[in-house]
Parts: sequence; structure tokens; C-alpha cells
Amino acid sequence: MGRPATPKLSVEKIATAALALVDATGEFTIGQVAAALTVRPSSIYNHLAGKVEIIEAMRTQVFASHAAWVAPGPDWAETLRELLRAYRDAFARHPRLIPLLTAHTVSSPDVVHLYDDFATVLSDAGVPTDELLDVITVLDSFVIGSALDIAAPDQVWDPTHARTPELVAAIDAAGQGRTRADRAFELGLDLLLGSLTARFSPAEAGPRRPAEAGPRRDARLSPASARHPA
Amino acid sequence: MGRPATPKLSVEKIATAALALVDATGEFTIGQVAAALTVRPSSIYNHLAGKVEIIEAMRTQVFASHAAWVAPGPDWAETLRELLRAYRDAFARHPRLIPLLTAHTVSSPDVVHLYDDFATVLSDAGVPTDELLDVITVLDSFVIGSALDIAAPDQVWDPTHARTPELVAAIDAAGQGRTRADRAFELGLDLLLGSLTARFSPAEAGPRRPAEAGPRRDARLSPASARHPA
DNA sequence: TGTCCTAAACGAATGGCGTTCGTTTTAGTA
DNA sequence: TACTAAAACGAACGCCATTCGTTTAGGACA
Repeated sequence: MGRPATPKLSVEKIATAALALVDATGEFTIGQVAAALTVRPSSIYNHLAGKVEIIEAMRTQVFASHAAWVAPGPDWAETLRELLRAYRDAFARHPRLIPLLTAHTVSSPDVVHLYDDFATVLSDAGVPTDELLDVITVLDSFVIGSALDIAAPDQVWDPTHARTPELVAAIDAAGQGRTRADRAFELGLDLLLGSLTARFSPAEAGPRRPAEAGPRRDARLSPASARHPA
Repeated sequence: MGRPATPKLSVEKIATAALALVDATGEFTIGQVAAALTVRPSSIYNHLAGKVEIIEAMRTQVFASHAAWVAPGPDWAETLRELLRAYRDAFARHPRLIPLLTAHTVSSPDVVHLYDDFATVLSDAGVPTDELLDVITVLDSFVIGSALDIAAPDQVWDPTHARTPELVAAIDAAGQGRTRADRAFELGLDLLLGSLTARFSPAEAGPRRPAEAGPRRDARLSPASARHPA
């Protein structure tokens, strides 16, 4: 009893233990996290204010591990594609965490910095300022919806309730699980990026609407060091 | 005490009371629902097995009120656009319910019948069977992600954490609340339907890949009577 | 019409879970 | 070396979902 020589807990340890529980069972309780760390539940509150903060710690950990994400390239659409893939992958590594994360949306700095990257790429691509946030919202919505699709069990695509033969045949033709979800996500990327390219870079010569005059930023996306200044 | 002359409860009444609580506060407890209906909590269990079934009853009620949804038209893309709008609207009428509905995905018959309509329209448009479910998944993911975007508070788009001037300017330029979410959703519809049209109906003459030979179904989408047979 | 089964309310009880608070011991610091 | 604060523990509280037994009345069937 009393303060130990070496701390038994830390935010990282709590988040890791909770994440292991979520990965295994889909949920977690304070008591389970405490037991996994051989600690009493009340000790958790010396590090995090409550259950929602544990969830936020998991969110931070999941996205922080992908701090340095994407190398920029000359083709903005391909850069954006890689960014969106990395974004979804961060969710996809912990499918059962996704419902907890989407239950209450929070402006986590980790995610906002992802939006920074989106804004940089899209602005360079010629998307005007007054449409920028709408495009980001569309991409964000699609990624989050696709993440939830990963978490959905295949039972959702149970043909039992389907009425039309087209849907029954389609369910039979499609695969299951991750391959199905992955393929659909790639199709969505094709559709969205295809339209964006057609709209903002219709010719190979260059963008129809060039970015407004201004200091041309070098092409590096926000690195991890910029995200987490000392 | 004892069985009353006229039942005080029904699934509809419970769902309605719970929905009112969710609309007002964003959450609900069995005790609150029971109090709103001047009933003891245990009485609820004579009609629904537990809290998750109450959520499913709310889902059914929200989607059943939109039983007769969309009139089909000659332009499959516009028909699909209206279907997707109606789908999102069903969520949008109860924004605070959305996180509860997306927490655990369930193959509700009401939603599966929506997929039936999607399959009918897309199949007639010339989408081959082996791509049908992927297209539906993409559309579904976008709608659900957009629904969650409605529930997200504007604070998510707080420019405080934004690093790049592009993102800050974009946040300033964008509106707030529903108008912002609505506009982004419409943009997403344009992007997705634009690509689908280009892919499956590139020329005005007709689809590049016509639907396989077979009995040509009349153009009516599943009506409410077909959804809820007597 | 009378009898039986079941629906539908209630009351009490239970177990779990998140959270708070006071206490204790120790690490770090001036 | 004294003081402050960190970090663990234990106990307790209150809420909440759920279960079970009891009671009363509605409906079906002989």
C-alpha cells in the first residue's frame, strides 16, 4: 500500500490494456482493465478521469502509432489515396474499437492533423477554399462509414431478408469479411478520386483552377515532429 | 396492481418514449422510459427483452415511418440520388440516435429492403452482379458516415488545432451545423453518382454494359405493401 | 357460463459497474 | 531534512439493467 517505487500505471499502459480487451471481447470495464494491470479500479483515476478518457487514450494511441504516414508524390490523387488508406487502416487494425470511437465524435488533435494533410493536398490540387471543407467532409464520412463496415459482421449481408433476386445474387457473388470490405473501400476510392480528378484536374497539362498565388509550400506533409512538438 | 383493463405499454409506445429521450438528451435509461410512461421498469420486459431491443425498436420505427419512399424515374442516377437522400434523411431526423444505431450493426429487415431497392436500380443501370454489392457497400458507407457527420458537433471543426492555413481558411469559409453537413452530403452524391454514371452509362444512348437478358421487371420499387405484407 | 392459460402489470432483490473520497506511503524538491 | 504532491489502496455510494415471484384480468375453449 502507498506509492510504489516504480509506478505501476501510465496512460499508455492503461490504453494498451483496454485496447487488448476491446480487441478480444469488443468491450471493456474499468475493473477488467485494473485486473489486467494487477491494480485496483480506483487507481486508474489517478491517471485518467473516467471511461471516456480511456477511450480517448485508445484513440490517441491508435492514431499516434501512425504518426509518420504518407510520403507525398507528384500525383496529388495518388497521395490522397494513400492518405485515405492509411486513415482507414488505423481504424481497421482494431475493428471492434470502431463503434466506441464513432459513438461520440471528438476533435482529437491527431485527427485534425490528418485534416491538415488533406487540406494541403487538396489545396495544391486546385480545390478552392470554399469547397475544401466539403470535400474533406465527404472523404472523412466515407472513411468512417467504411470503417464501420469492417466492424459489421457478415451476418448483416444475410440474404434471408432480401426480396429481389439481384440482391441475393450479389450477396452470393461477393466474398465475405475483410476481403469484401477491402474491395468495396478500394472501389469507393476509385469513384471519389475519379470524380475529384475530373473536376479539379481534367486535363493532363495541369489543374483547371490553379491554386491562388501564394508562397508555394514544399511538398512535405506534416511530419511526426511537427505533430508532436517537444 | 395486476393486469390492467387496457394495456399501458406497447412496443410502439416504448420506442416513442425512448426516442423522445434520445432526441432530448442523447441517451436513455430503462428507468427514464418507464417513468415517462408511468410504469415500473420491470414492466418494460413484458414487451422487449432488454435495452438493445429498445434500440432496435427505435430503428424500426425511424425507418418504418419512411415506408413509401421514392418514386422511380427514367433516370436511374436521379432515382438512386433520391433513394440515398431518403436513407440519410431517416437518420437525420434523429441525429442523437445515430451513434446508438451505428454502435452495433444489425441486419434489420427495414434496411435490407433498402438494399433491395439499391440493387434493383443499379442492376437496371447495368452494374454487373459481381460488382453490385461493392457499389451498395460504398453508398451505404457514405450515407452512414454522413449521418454521423450530422451528429458531430461543430466543435469538431474547431480551427484551434489546425496547423495549415488552408484548413483554417476552409473552416472559416464553411458554414456550420446542418447546412454544412447537408452541402457536403450533396457534394458526395455528385461525386459518387458522377463516377457511377461515367462508369456504367458513359454515353447518352444507353448503358455500355446492358443488363443480362432476363425478364424485364417493371420499374416500380418495392412499395410499402411489398415491404409489410399482411 | 365457467375454467384454464397467459398476458401484463407490480414489488423486491441482485449483481455489476463507474465513480468518489479518505488514507497511506513514497518520490521528488527546495 | 521538511514539505508537497504523486500514486497506490480500500470502502462506500448510487445508479442501472435485469430477474423472479406475485397478482390481477383478458381471452379461448369446452
